Amino acid sequence: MKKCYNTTMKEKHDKQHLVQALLEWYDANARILPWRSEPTPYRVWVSEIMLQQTRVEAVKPYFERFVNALPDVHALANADDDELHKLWEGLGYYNRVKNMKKCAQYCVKHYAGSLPNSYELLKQLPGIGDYTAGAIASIAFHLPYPAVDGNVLRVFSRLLVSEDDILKERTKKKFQNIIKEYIPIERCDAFTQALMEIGALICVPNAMPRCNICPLAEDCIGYQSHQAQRLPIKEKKKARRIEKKTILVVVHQKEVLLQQRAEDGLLAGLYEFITLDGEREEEEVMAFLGHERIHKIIKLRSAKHIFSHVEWHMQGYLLEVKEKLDGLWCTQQALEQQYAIPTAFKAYKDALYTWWRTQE
DNA sequence: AAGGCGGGGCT
DNA sequence: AGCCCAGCCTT
Repeated sequence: MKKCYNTTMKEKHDKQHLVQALLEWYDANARILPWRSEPTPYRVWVSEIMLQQTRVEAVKPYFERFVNALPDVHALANADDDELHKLWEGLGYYNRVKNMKKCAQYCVKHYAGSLPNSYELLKQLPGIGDYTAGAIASIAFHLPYPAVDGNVLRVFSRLLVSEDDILKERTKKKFQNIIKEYIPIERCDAFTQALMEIGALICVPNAMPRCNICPLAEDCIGYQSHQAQRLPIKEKKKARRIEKKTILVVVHQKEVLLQQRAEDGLLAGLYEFITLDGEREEEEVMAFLGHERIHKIIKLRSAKHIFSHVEWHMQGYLLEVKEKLDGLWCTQQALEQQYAIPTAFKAYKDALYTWWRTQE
């Protein structure tokens, strides 16, 4: 049976009124966020990269630490890769920070260490797509470009009752063109942020939209026709695959054996404990390292880590070896200050610390 | 057009 | 257990 969403055609939607209501609400309700206090191009850029697919609350502590350690484009361009990974450790999508360094080096070479004051030029930089170029252009440079992220797609799907799949590229282009017509030239920075703020605080995902306190309800066709809640339209994502891994925490006195991951692919360039594909038995693990080298082996608890597209089911072993085999041996201090370990290994990092404590 | 790429918080 | 987040890049 097909549900009918026909409306009485008397819903109201007035661009000027909507924008005015949005900006008034934003002026009174905008959260105080670190990158809003001093919206220089560099700080806006750093914040926007960090905020890609990442919640505001997760970004806050990383942002402060990052801009303190690397206060400008030149500092970032000259930063060491291990230092960058350490500053990004736990934030995810590590390719973002690698692209930022490339970007910084390019800006030093071609733009005298500044970000370009142009949407088109911004978009040519690595890691800056339609959304981020629009966000930097509007927020940092006060240029009238739309910044269409997940929040904005959701808000406008509901405002206009759009049945388009918001995951489609075509839908994003369509909304970019629509939203251009709403941008108040003199306040394009506030407009960009206000739309996302409404999306984050009022027109929320994963829950009932708070239409009762929404300043846009008067101009929201979705609200007026009681369809806000069922929108936006999104195709379902495919299921994740499962990969089994065996994690070897190899220790000798107060040091642990690490290895660096490949420069491409998942968690590229970060450090990890010795990781084997598949689920390995204790006997197999001992043979891998050489029985004669092993002083002690302890089976650790199994652990699971969920990435976007894959799920790791891990079994860990702690192995105390009689002497150091070849490889990157690392003290607790180096582990904390130098080498970035992805969160996936947290359970085994915890086990390592427990082991070290028992050795004191 | 589709899939790779983190991690966490919410329902 | 799934959904989604101030998305972008490669294939």
